[in-house]
Amino acid sequence: MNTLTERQKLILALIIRDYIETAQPIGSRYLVENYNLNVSSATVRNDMLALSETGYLRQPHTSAGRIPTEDGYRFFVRQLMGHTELPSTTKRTIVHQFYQAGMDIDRWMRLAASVLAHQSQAASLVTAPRSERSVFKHLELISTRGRQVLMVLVLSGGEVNQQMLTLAEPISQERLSIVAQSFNDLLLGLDSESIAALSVKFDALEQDIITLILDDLRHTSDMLTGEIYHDGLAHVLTEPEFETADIARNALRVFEERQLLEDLLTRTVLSNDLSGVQVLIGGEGNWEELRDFSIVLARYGAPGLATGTLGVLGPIRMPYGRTISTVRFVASLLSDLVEDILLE
Amino acid sequence: MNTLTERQKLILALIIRDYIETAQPIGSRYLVENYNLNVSSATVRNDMLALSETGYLRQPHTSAGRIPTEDGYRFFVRQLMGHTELPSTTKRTIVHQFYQAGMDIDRWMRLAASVLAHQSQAASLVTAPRSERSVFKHLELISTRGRQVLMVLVLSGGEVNQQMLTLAEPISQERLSIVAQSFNDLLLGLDSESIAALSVKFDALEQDIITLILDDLRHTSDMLTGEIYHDGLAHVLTEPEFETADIARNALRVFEERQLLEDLLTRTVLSNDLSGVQVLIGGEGNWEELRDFSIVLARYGAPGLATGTLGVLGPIRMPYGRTISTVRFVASLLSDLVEDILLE
DNA sequence: TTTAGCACTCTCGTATCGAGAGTGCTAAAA
DNA sequence: TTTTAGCACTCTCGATACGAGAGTGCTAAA
Repeated sequence: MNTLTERQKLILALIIRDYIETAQPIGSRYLVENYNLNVSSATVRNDMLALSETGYLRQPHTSAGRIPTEDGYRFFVRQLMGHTELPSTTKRTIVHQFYQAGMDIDRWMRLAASVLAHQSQAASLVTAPRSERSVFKHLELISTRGRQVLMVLVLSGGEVNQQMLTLAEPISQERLSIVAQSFNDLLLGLDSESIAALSVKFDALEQDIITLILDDLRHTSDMLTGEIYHDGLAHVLTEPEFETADIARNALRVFEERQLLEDLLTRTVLSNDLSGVQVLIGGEGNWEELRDFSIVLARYGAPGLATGTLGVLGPIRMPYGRTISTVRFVASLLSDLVEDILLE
Repeated sequence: MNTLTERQKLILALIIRDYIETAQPIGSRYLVENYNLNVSSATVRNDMLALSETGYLRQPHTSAGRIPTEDGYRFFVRQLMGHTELPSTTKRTIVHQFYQAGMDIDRWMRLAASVLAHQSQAASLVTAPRSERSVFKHLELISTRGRQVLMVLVLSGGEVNQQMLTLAEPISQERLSIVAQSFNDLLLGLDSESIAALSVKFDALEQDIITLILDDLRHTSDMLTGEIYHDGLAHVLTEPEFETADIARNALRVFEERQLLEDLLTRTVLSNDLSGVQVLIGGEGNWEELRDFSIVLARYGAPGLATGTLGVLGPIRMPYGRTISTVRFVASLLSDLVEDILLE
């Protein structure tokens, strides 16, 4: 009953594609004149009516053309769109840029954000790769000044955390090094649970350090830490749907609400590990703040070792084909780079 | 000849203050009705004419009220405004927030950005403190995987840089530690020049490491590295002068052009070390990109040891009094915190 | 099932108009 | 010399009206 004829699917696809480009409601006459549908506008109108009844199209007002609903976009992305690839010249350009950036992760992240923003003409988000399951690798204690000690903790995957620590009384660098060395021997390769389960007697200092280590190990595994790179915020303002200052402001707020971003980047992406690109249209009921936006997300990295997330945020009327293929390509490129750096 | 009477200064100040609040051109009648100037509107009109001739006021069109010119704002900020302080309850609240944030520099930075943005209702910028003159403190070499080695370099002031290093052939952690230790003995307390001047023979590995260390030392002293924290971008869109999408887009672009920000944060602030707050109105001829914005900047930290920069970007029609006092206060607060952490 | 034809609806750009606000100037008053 | 009252003039802004244009839904015929 609710199933669409082939022609209806075609019309839906055409309307969505055109609407994405023009941001104008699409009318029946326009369609028959621009594509050889071999039917009259009246027939198209009938199909459009049907598509409105299934909830894929709507009219901004009586006697305007049709525009897609959120459901329409979802149906389009999942069933109609098909697979698109970035042009291979574009791919080569991107690869070249990363090649030129050397081995600097910070620059990779910025470049990824820039490429995503530029290719999709929307705002982009990238987080650096971090270990999936953090394991102790190396500890350094370095006295900086007075009773302040800098604790540098290296986790598996080359992640480095640093923290300041104030001692009850000054301790020489020499003694600190000995303490660090004993921890290095004791804890190498252990994760937070194993460390917590250790039944060794510690003195006060050692106990403090252990607590910090545990904190770090746990934090890094379930929280997003470090900079969230972004680029292309300005693109957001060029879209006509963001002319209303209110909506545009919401978009910016999303980018500065760390909590929300963390939720988004961790929660969504965990559901669907490395298999592909996720598309979130209009918040999908779960994120009120994203009601007016669509997000295309992917995870990248070396599964089990270190992964990061990247994505693009734009209007619901987003060029999904291009955006998805860009996100997919950059994610796979970064995955290769990260694997290279990890596996030598 | 070009000097203003007291009444003209008063009128200029009143117009600027009111215009900052209302964003509406101010007329002569409005002024006499709202402030007891004890003169008629015609007199005020004469003074306004004089102020227009000196270039401090202008009319958006014939027969509208007056609005300040950029020069008007500059004169106001430098000569008319006087010193303002944040209310002491506000100060206490801010201090309390920092107190609750613990000793975490990352959180300080975010909090500073948030406080600045919130208090001034504009967009804020903060960079973490970094050493003025970098001195070698400690080196660690940690083998991660295969021929990849993580090099952790600690500089004076507790700054930590990390870098990946690919060896020609695998080397055991044990031997790496020995190499690191010898560097630690040799280089402690030296800056880049002293290290470059060393006349010790190094093998290939050691030479590579020295080069990286020098790079790091030099980079950290003349470049801005690391995250630039920001907050309150959304505020930018609430100002009526940013209704034009074009101008608002420029504002966002400023925040994503790292190069520009670095220029701004380093160049401007070096001219005037820690003495006070700098106000840049409408780009002051030097920054085309900032034509439509004003920036209030200050440097904070422990002079000679480690300093950072913070500031606020908003429309030229900015509440300078409040913004300047906020920037000044947060800068001095952060300075105290940084000194505490450095000097124990 | 498709099509032609037609009446109907709604938006959008343009033109017009009057109210309101503010100025600049002149001539008188202080 | 400075201040003031008065007045003509200019410009913006909101409201209103109106017609062109686009697109629809429906009916009846192919």
